[in-house]
Amino acid sequence: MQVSYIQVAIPVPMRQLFTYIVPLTISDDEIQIGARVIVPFSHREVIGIIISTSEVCDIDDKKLKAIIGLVNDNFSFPPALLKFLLRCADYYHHPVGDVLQLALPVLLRQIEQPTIDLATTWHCFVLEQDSKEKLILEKIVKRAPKQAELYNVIKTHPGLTWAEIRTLGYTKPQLNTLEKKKLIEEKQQKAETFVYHQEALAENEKLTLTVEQAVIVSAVKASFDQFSCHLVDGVTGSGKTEVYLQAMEKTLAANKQVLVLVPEIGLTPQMLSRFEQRFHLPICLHHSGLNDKERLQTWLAAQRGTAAIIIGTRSAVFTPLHHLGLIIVDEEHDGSFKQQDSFRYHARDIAILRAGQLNIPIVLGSATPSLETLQNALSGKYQYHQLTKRPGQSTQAKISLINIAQQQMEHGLSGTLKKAIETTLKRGEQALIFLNRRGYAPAINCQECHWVADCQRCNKPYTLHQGKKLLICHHCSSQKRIPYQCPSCGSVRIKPMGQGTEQLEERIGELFADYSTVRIDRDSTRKKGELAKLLQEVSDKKHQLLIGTQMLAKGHHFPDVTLVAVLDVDGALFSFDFRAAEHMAQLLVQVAGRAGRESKPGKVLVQTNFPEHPLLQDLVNNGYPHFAKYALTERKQALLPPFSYQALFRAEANYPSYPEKFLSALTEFTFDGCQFAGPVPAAMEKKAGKYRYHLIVQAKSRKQLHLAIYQLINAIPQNEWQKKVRWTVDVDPLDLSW
DNA sequence: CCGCCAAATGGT
DNA sequence: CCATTTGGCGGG
Repeated sequence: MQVSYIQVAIPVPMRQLFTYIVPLTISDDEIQIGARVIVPFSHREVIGIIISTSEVCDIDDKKLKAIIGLVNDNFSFPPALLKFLLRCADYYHHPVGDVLQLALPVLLRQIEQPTIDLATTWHCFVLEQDSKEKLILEKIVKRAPKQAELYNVIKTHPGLTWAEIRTLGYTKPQLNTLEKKKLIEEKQQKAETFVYHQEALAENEKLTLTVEQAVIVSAVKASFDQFSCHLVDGVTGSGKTEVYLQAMEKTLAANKQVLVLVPEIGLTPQMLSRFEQRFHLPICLHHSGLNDKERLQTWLAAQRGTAAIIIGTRSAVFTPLHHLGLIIVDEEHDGSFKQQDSFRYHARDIAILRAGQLNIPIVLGSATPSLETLQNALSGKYQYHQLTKRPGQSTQAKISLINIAQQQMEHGLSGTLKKAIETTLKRGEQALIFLNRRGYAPAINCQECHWVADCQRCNKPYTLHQGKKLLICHHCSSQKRIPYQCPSCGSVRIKPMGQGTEQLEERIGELFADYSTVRIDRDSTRKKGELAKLLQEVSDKKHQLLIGTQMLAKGHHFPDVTLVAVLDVDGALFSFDFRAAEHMAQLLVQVAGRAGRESKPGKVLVQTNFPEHPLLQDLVNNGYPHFAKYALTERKQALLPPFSYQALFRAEANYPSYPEKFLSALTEFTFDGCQFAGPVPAAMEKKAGKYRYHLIVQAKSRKQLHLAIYQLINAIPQNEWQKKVRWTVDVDPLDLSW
């Protein structure tokens, strides 16, 4: 029988599919589930995805339109990926069309189809004799060491694309020069499935595993054709990457692909270079640093099976993979895995879901596992592997507290800390000072009448940026000139209140005038390449004092920094966000891992008014694993996640009463095993001119939570305030404060 | 999300 | 009074 109707997901934020008529000119077998189709949709043509087909339809035929055409390029969603994406849309209660749209490369979302040319890759010329190659190489090695280095990279790993070479830190001129010297050539990538071969594994690069490491590797290999989730819990330097690399061997040898997720783009180069040294197989990248064409090429290489390994950030979890055999999520605790707008998925969580659907193993790695993951590991849901020993001699920097309650403070520094910095500098070592507040001062006020310059759109103080001579709202980015006079009483005594990194840099510069200070935050590294430049200067020891925000906590290692100072952690101890302490602990441990080296162990000094706080004490005396278990008992008592499940309904409007009433109406319902908290104004009640309210639904089980969300969303069309507000649901919300 | 239409605003 | 902005609504 002829298929006459198809249900299509349209790229709009709507929770429904649309039915179209298939014209008789198109036969049954041309209609593929997951394929792209061009359809008319309210005054325009869009690309939709075929979700299902049917022979009957209860919608009035006059309302229906016919499809315009199918996109016949074989780049549709493979069935397994489509199934995964539909599950994700369902889990997060997010509109399907929006989810599918997000998983499709930009170039495939457009009506005008891109010319699909394969990526070009770089290879070495095969020279007749080794001697000739040596001769040329010797010449360039002295004058252009970078070129020689690049040549060797291409030689050991033929088939790199420009995107990968760029990520590894080489430039276009370096590549072009090698080509001009006829040492390398550009070739068209082959659209063939990769095949494992004898030279694929660089045996000589392999490190000897400790017993602990070997146990993990064999556990992952043992479950290589069935679902299993492994947590690798090990401090910095305990050799997690080596575990990943060896656990991958069996998968790759079976010609199956490996997907590696990292929290942010900055961590891809080091991952890529490690993987590229070990495996002489095609590796593709997927992150926000690629352009549309490069992303499409990665997508295709993954889908066709050309790529053996995909390394990418959050959204890489959606790449189609021809024959996926293993997923690795590095730094699984990192909040960057959770998308914080529109489709609020958590890449780690859905990676586990994907592994489950495909019946393959997944490995989560972290030195500071999230409490959710840790609980699953402790309860035996995941296989829990701890790496307690470090292969080398290195020791972790020790964290100590400085009680600042009774101390005289000088520009935010206690006397104890000041002395510690002096000693460090005198030894010729570097010190790193963390202050998580950009700008010169977090507010300005009038000394006479105490008026504070507030952003009218957010009702929060403006941050003073002295360098730019501007007041900037850190919540909505609005800017304002610095007033000369108080608009309230006319006084000219307007002064900054509190301290940000910009001011700290100034003060530290005065306090330690004999040493060079550098500030690294979003403001000082706005320009492209500026971060890399400043980091290079630090490693060249041009600066002895580093001042920075959270930005410095991830990825970068500073071997000559032996002192890390954290100026203010107290906010996290009494935060309204129940995860604040967990995040603080993860940050401190992460920071401790950044400093020092084998011969020069580092230390971390933390300033606090509450040195007796049990969580801080536990972290400092007993380390993260103990802290985490203690924090888990607290969560259990309070019935907070992971011992309950949450969803957050957010609503915003131009007036506070609308979102409040809208959410209140939702609380009229009751659901088994669920309770509501709220509605309450968001921690930032007014942001960018909108009033925002929150309603938390908390349930004893996942199943009950999803049933409640489902029914609440179904009831929204009848909600009388529905049209007045913009609302969203966030399943498993991470940040309840905004 | 996008574009339509109708109602509201507002300046002359 | 008409031109322009604003807000609600439908889309197969």
